[in-house]
Amino acid sequence: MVAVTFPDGARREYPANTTGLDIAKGISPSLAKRTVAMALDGVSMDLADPIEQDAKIEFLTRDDPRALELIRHDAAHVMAEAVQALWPGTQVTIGPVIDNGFFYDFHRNAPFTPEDLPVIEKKMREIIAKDAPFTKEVWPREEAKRVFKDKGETFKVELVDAIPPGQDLKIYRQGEWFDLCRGPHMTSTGKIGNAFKLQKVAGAYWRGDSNNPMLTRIYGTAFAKQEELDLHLKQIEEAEKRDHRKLGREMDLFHFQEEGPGSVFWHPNGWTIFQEIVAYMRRRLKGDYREVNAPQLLDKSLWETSGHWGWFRENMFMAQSAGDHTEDERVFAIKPMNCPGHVQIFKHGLRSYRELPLRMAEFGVVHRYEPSGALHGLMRVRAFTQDDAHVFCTEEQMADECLKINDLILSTYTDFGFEGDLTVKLSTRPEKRVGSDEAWDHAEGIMQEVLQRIAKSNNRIKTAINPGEGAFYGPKFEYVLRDAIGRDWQCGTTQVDFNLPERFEAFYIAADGSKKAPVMIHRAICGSMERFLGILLENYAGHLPLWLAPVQAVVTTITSDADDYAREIHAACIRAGLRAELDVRNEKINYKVREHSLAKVPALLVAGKKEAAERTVSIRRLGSDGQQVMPLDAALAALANEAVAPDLRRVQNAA
RNA sequence: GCUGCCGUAGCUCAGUGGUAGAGCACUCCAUUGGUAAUGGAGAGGUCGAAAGUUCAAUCCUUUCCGGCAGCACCA
Repeated sequence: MVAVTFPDGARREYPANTTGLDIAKGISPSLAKRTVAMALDGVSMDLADPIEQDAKIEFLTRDDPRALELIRHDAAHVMAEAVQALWPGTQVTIGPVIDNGFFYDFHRNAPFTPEDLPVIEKKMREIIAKDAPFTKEVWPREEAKRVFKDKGETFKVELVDAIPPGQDLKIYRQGEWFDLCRGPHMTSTGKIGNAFKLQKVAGAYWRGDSNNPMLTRIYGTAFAKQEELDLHLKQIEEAEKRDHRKLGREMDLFHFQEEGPGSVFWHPNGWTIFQEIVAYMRRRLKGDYREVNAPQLLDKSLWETSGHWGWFRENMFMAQSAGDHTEDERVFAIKPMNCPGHVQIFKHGLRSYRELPLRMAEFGVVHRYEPSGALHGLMRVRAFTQDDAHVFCTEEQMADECLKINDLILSTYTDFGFEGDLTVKLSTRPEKRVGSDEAWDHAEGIMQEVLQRIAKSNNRIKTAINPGEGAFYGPKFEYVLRDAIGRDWQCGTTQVDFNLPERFEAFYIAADGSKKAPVMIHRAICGSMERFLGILLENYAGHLPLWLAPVQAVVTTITSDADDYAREIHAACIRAGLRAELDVRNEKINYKVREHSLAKVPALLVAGKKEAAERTVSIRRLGSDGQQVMPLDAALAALANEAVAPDLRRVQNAA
């Protein structure tokens, strides 16, 4: 006998191997009918699974949040059946549930096209309508291999081989069709419902390895209810609307063109935002950091010493004299990182322990040859500006420096309006690395301790470990912020480096007169300024806070009678330190409002005859329909106050 | 880099084996209007590049360049 505890706390005994379905039926046929799966002690299972030991049971309906995964997984199976029915000879591989849906990878000579998707969807609806039960069988390993081999499913044979010995090989059937799968599944295909959609086709490497053949992947999503699916599709649309590449065009911020793949042409508006961010960072560095600038082009030998030529070469640009008749054959690399340059500055002259920690910052432009397929607007470029810094310190100072950096990173994100969850991930030693295991043990140990202190210091912070994701020269923290629509972005990083100073034989004179290698901490807050700007744009959907907006106000007129007054307002805006433009074009006010609204100008200062007579201004704020008439002086004072950067406001408030 | 799709005016996109079209933007003219598109006229393109097939290529083929989605990568 097994004892089963129900959600209401009731406990009943059943003969061993009674199934969940038996129990549900025993309670009521309607319960059995609407139950799609069960959870035993919180673990989702097939409803038809026998209950082998005492457990808490829950019957999952379609509406249970835990059933969503099952709906999607079942949909993936049905999609695979549909595809094989439509295109016999297509091999199936794997089809897992992912964050917002599911996919299934197929092997087929001709890839799928988007036009195939509605056809597959139609077939899926037919299969779902048949409502065939999902049934599970456990097959002997050899039989499974033979069956799949006979069917020509060579990828499945590989999957069977990959299942650790001793584990059951489960086969799920739905009508005629079956698939190797670890389950669980719902009771029948009809439970999937019709709130699903196939979204896109894409290539994907077999087992995620770029050495393997490429399969065709079909992505889809499914929900319990049509309204949920509609909402989800709507959200995707919304996210597309705030695509920074689109906003960049609309707001006239930047552009890309063929001759400079992955390199940004910054327009005046975009560069204004960029410089505003840099100015903010500079203010935050004041007092602690010294800003430097290291060469863009350095001899290859320096990169050999640093290890980049060995480890990073694929991502580096090389440069030589372009002259036809030059005898100078020297090979230079365009810097992909600032650190070797900073070590040279550290090394110039004798350093004393008294100078440590020595914090060296640079808004350095680095170039990296990123794979063409990785390029993506401002988010992934080949030339970008890092808000980079290197802290040279003693080992004893290291933990404190990491914490100090942590404070700077957190407050910076808050100032830029990222107030949601933050994750700090510790990335540990990668396979390709320099330095001894002892050095790595040591560095990771310290980082681990710091991570715990960071976690305790602030309840916004979640922590995680990324095994094997560290830099080739040392472990690192990665700071991941969450934007307004819930997407995570890795921006800041703190990396501990015991290697580079040693490679360059950098040292300082310690208190006892001996030479010691400093510890080097690499640190970035925004990471890439270009990317950070892109993230900001998407976070705010282009509606930047006033202090970041490239054009903070446009002064415009109802009729040309007010032109002179508008000029006066504009001049007053400039005096008040606002980035303001004047628009006295002979256009209707509707037209001008529309145009500046589309350009995401935060404040529109409108002057007509009435305003000119009363020395007021009609203010229309981006995103609101109405307007407010205010005395000019008061309006400008309010705007100027709003435009104060958050860090400067802190200073003001403290005074 | 890989797979698929795409590349026509500044932007968004039609279109055809016989060297091109719309809307918006731009220029000019008229219009002086109260908060998301005033009307008219004009100008604007080696149809991504090169080679090939063809009497003829923007259209078909190949290669290259660039973009998009996903995968891989993000040291």
